[in-house]
Amino acid sequence: MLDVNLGESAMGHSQAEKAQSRERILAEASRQVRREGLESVSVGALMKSAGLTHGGFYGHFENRAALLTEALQRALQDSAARSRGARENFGGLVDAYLSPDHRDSRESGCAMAALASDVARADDETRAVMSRHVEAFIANVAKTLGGDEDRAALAVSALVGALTLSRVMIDPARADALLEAVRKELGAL
Amino acid sequence: MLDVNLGESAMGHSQAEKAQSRERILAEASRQVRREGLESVSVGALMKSAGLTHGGFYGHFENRAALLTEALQRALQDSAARSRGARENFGGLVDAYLSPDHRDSRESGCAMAALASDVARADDETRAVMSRHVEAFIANVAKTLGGDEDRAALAVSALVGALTLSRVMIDPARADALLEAVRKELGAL
DNA sequence: TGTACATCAGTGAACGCGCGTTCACTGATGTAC
DNA sequence: TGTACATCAGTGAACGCGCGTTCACTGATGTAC
Repeated sequence: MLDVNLGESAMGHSQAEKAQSRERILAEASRQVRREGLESVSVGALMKSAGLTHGGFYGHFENRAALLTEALQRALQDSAARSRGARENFGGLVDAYLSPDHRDSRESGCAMAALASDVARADDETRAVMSRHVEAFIANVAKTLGGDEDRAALAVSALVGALTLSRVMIDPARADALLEAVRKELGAL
Repeated sequence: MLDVNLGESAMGHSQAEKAQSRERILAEASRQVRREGLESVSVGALMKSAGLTHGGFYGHFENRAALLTEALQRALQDSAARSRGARENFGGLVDAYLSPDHRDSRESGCAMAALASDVARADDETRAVMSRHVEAFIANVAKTLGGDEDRAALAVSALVGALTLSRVMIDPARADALLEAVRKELGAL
């Protein structure tokens, strides 16, 4: 729930404010899909948390499905930006990706780990969006591994798998141990 | 949609038939959660595909949430049984798990890969159910790797991650290539 | 610069729909005698 | 073994609810003169 203060007037009417509204809706949706899944987003609740009412939604997006595609795209871009700093350094990427901190911040973390199972059963357009990011992630990791694409495929699979499984595990010590084990093994590659 | 032929009488009334009905509901739910996700199951559609009407559901399960917990449990058991044959042989497990055939049969395949993202954001009871299976899977793989638990954690993470990402990828050739790369890398461990 | 007006961002009531759940009922099962 | 009856598996109408979407409306914005 954002508490947006627009001052005297309760409603924004300018074109600049419309762009800001769209941005708020999309940013909130990008976080929500990672926190609770693609299907968890309801138009009414989303607009409310963007400080608007449900009816205005259709001035920004054609329908709910179109919003979800854009939100997934945004979520993937956000999380790709987060790991961009670690591009040169495989060990650093592994340590950051498999940190307890990343595991515990789903809504701002890697959208591939948060949504891979969901997208695996989604429509072709949605799968295509994430496909591009999977390939880009593998290609980037390959660069830090002397161009070894196969090794990069293993590393990315293990990163995504370990983060997701660590989020499943209910015993915090075992969840941490899984991350640490995979960090150690990947670091030794 | 099952087309169950009960012969002359359209409805089963015996205790044995009730047990069979419950079994059909659960088996169908176990497949459906893997095919379309935990949240995809609706009581009405599930009962219809079990050859019954929606009202009878509550004679078998307390409510929808209880059914989902049992369905997840069943799905995990089913898929664990499938990989039981490969327990002694790490290479064989890797080849079977990362086969295009396994990727293309979500509804009868590994429930961890099909539902990890979903369960990561589910309630504690649901996470606890899958947690046990994650730990058991790692322990079983460790046995085939001379007791190396860390290496087993890497292998299981990579298996689950690679299968899920392969299901995301929309280009069949690249999806196959991902599986093959990870098969090769894990086989060399 | 000031005024008159068209535009359009956002509101909120209303819609049809599918959902989970309840319940009075039907009729076969299975048991007591 | 046969009969009378309690049990209970399954049916289907009904419920309240939240959903996505539509639309007539409000009032600030921004532009033509």
